[in-house]
Amino acid sequence: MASNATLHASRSAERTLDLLEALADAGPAGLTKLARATDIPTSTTLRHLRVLTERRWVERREDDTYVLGPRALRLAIHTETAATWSRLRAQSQHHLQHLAEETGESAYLAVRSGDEALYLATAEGTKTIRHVGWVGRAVPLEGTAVGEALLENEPAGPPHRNLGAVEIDVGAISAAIWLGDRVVAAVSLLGPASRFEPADTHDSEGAVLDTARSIELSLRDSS
Amino acid sequence: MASNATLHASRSAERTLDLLEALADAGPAGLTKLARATDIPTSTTLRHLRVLTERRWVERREDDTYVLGPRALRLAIHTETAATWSRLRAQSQHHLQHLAEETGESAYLAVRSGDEALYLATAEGTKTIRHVGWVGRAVPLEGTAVGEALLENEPAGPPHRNLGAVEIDVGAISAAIWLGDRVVAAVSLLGPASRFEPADTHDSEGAVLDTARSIELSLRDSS
DNA sequence: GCGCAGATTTCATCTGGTGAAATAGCGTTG
DNA sequence: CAACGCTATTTCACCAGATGAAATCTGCGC
Repeated sequence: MASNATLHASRSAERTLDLLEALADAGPAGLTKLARATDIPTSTTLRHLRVLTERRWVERREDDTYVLGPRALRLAIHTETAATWSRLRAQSQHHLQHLAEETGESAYLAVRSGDEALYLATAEGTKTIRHVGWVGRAVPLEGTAVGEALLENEPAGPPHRNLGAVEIDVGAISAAIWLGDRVVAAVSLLGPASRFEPADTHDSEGAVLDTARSIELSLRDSS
Repeated sequence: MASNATLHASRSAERTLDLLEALADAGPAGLTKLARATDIPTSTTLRHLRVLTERRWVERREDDTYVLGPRALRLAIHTETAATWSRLRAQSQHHLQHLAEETGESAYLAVRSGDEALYLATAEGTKTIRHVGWVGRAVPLEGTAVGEALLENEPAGPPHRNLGAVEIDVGAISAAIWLGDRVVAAVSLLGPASRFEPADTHDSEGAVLDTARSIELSLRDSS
């Protein structure tokens, strides 16, 4: 965003997209925060947010923060991947729920999208300090636990672990979901790094693997 | 879209949104078709689509048609889980699933948003001819089955029905979900009008009511 | 009261979006 | 194979419309 060599094809349009992306990646935020995040003057930011609000792409809450609105929901149709993804999400939801309840940490489902891992669904953990809000967010494949899981080329390996790869203080345990001879998705357990020290996570690792196996079975049955 | 008296706050930005909306509502399309649909000159349309493509909000296929791309889906997915309604959605999802399986028709959850009813979540029916794609869509409260359900002021009434109110050929059965003394949402069963004649839908009406009751219980327990 | 941190309005400036027209490519028809 | 129709693409002179610095307003804490 900062310095772009690419010639501007359409400034206001790009900035509008910047704002939507900022909201999707960083969650709800107020005017100035958004302005800073996107590097757009506040007055201009306000004008754009007004348009987005009017069209219901974002909503303005009581406390003057902006959230993505109903119109953004409609983007989830008319794509081949959309259908596949929603099937995946539906099938895995309650396995994630189970994993979250068992471990207390937030459980995610991720798929590969280009050269990134994209978090598709979640069941939030039960502890008061827990991981939230990464659904719809993409992280690199290299150097992350999810990434390693998605890039696996042998089934039945151990789970993948990582501490502080994407964001300092975030720990992860991840396992691949195989269907036929390909990895179709990955389960990922996320929480504060302090609770993900190797010594403490033996049970969780088993639970993550079990969840991956269960989802594999669900998928196999339904296709 | 055609003639709008509302003062333009940002032409190119709005047109970019127009294009995304057109793609979301009408599915993949080529340059000229999109240009016509949005009432934008083709050269301008092309320029905008280039920006969107570069940013992976849309993708250009082999045959020169454009589809919504991964970035757009990410936004939708994020919105689905992060929005204000996430608890409601999570709680109702599997009741909707059940209703869809029992009746074969698509089951929706809707909430009131201003003076409209907004479809939030769905479980698709099992028949080949079924209702799809209304998640994120808003319909008027007046004269629709969902609308009547959301405007109810006495619990425990019969379900609401309608044929062809929003779109010709779409039939609906809808029941309110009460929490405390307020209607918080509504279940809506949608399908082809031909399958929604009063004579044939006795069972479905019961199923819709039951689903509404079940969701009420889930919500009550978890709050 | 004062100061601070946001949100909002204003408006002179000029950039960056606009779109008609011309060009190129492609399949089809006589 | 020339002529036609349809779609994608490029160009460029023009000026509507976006821009953002500065001023103002609003609410909150002290």
